[in-house]
Amino acid sequence: MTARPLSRRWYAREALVLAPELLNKLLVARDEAGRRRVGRIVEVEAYAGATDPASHAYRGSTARNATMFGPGGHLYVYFTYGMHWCANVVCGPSGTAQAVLIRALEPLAGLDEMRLARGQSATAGPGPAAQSRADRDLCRGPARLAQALAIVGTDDGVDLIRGRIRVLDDGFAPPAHPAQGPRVGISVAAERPWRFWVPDSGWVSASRRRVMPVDSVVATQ
DNA sequence: GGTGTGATCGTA
DNA sequence: ACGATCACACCA
Repeated sequence: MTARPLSRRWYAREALVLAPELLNKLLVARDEAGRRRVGRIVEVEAYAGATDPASHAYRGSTARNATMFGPGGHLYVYFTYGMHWCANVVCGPSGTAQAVLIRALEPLAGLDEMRLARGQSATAGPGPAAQSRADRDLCRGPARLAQALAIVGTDDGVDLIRGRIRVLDDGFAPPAHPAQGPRVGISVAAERPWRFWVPDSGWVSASRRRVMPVDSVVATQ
């Protein structure tokens, strides 16, 4: 089956609906050499916009988050901790500033380019046995996958249907029962179980594969 | 496997 | 002042 982009309408749905639907879709970036770096989305987080204190859009539109307030199907890229870029899929009706943070990919193509972009591990020992970064560490984490796909600030606002970076559907269905748990690294609304991942995926950090107790999930939904 | 800490700078 | 984080050191 050939991989095809998704429609603008597909992206116009609520972040909480779209987030699990993005699981198992492909994230594809074309690099300067015309090579494609491809990963399958295995972990995401939903950010609901004005009603979500953890969202960058919670306090309204600014120069930084302007892309979130535009139409769905575009990439919102932000800079954090003074050194990292992270990538989100903007979704929902235009103006609602909803987004889904891409947290991890299973790398499928362009792994050599990804490794080069990520750099050698500082712990790789010297000599012929010096190992380059493990496949597992290429795209596990939002800043790592952005670096692997060379996603930076100039990619903010890119159209995911036609742009340098695209989300494609290759017919691989989302998991029927996605795993669900709390979002990572936030200090407010931390109880909302709005992180979704492919159950048992080895491409998601083991410590993040713990599911939230069912009653607490139900209670906050 | 887990925890703790420093890096580093744009944003509000 | 504080991040939608990461790499590394150290402990188990």
